[in-house]
Amino acid sequence: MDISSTAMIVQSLSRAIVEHRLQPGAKLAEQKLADHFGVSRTLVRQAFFQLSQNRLVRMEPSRGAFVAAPSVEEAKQVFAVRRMLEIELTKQFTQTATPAKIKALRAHLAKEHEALHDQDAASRTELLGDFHVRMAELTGNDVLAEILGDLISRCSLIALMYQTARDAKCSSEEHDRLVEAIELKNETEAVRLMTEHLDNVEKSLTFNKRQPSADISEALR
Amino acid sequence: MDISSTAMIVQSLSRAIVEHRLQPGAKLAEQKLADHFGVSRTLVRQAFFQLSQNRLVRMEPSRGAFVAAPSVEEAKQVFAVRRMLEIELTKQFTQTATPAKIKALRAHLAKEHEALHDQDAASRTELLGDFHVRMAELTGNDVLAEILGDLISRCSLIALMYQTARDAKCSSEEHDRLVEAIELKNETEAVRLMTEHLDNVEKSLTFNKRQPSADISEALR
DNA sequence: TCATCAGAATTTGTATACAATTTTTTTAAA
DNA sequence: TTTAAAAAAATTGTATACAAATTCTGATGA
Repeated sequence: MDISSTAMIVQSLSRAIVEHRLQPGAKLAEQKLADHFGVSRTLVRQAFFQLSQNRLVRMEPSRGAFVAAPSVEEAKQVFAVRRMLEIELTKQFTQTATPAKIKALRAHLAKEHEALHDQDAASRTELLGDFHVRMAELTGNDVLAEILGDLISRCSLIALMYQTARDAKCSSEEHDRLVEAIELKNETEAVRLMTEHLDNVEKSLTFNKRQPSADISEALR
Repeated sequence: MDISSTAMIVQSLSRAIVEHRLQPGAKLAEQKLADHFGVSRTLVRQAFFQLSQNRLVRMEPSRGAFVAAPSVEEAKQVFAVRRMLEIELTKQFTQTATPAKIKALRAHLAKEHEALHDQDAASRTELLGDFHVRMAELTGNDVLAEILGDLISRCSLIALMYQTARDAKCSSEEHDRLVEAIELKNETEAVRLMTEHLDNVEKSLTFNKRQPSADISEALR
């Protein structure tokens, strides 16, 4: 996999932002990041322009780039869009689910269960989000999967801190129940579960902040 | 409105692509564009990175940037996502429509009708897309409006040529009928009309290609 | 103590320089 | 003529240079 320098920086910053190693609102100084990645500011800047399009980074003219700090209002809107997409996605997935697709989803669930044991909160959060993207991919709509992935990143940014281990356990169990309903082709129940799940995810956000690292280099590892 | 150089280039290229003055798949040479805009390649490059995130431009390593050329499959997926969002949008708009909001939509329709008379195909197409974005804005969900705007741009790129004047007339009339159903709070009918409208828009694409200008400077005016 | 301003230091925005890669042209052979 | 290889030209990817703007610092005066 030949990944360009800029793409590598985009990915690294995305993860750091989504995993809250970089605080919402934090200044992203070009030279510091360039030094950290061992490249020139040119590439860091290009990454900023890409990330600003995802709304993970906000650029202020002459003042530089900052980790986005979405308002509560924006968060609600992001969730409203997720609901529109995912309720319909749940319906379609339930209607078109084959044993192979369900098996693929279950394989994902197994990974989730495993991640609940280790204490790596970052990979936990990532897997929980990936479940939703995976569903979209399995319906065969990559455009939907991509848009959903962006929205989920924004949701993670919105959460002020990693989900707690307990939240993660709940989320994962909700995924389990959803897949069961899908397997039984119970569309009504599947939609109900997905709606409830999104409600719970939304509720679990906006709470419990912890102090992220102030030092950028440390945050990026 | 203080718009940065890069943002200006992004906007200019977006319009040229969406309005088909630049052919899908066309090479976007950095120096040529830099000369055209009277800036250095640096800014053009930054614009490319932003546009590649919108899927309006595709970048190939070491080979440069090209106007995106979405496959039929991708086109279908974009429309599938639009349906998911817009059917729900129609429901919500119908339920929450106030006289003021309906008036705002009607004001937009008036602009559409006017544009049908002049022969400026570009502004016609733009207005027809804006109707959908306007609906989203009026429900108060800017995130939705923004995502929908991107999807509609991609749809326009997908169309091989401007809509014909007749297609535009049909679209506009469909908008008219939709607003009438909304005004009567007839949600079922509104959803039916929106679904049908999107079907028609999708069908009207992929037809009648005409030859866009080969010269980039001319295409950008 | 606090506010304000001038100057220094830092940081951003843009252009330019240069190496690496790709594309085109030329040349040579079958 | 067509194909292949080599050389030349053009283009991309990255770093650096420099002007313009912002932020920081410390002195001055209320």
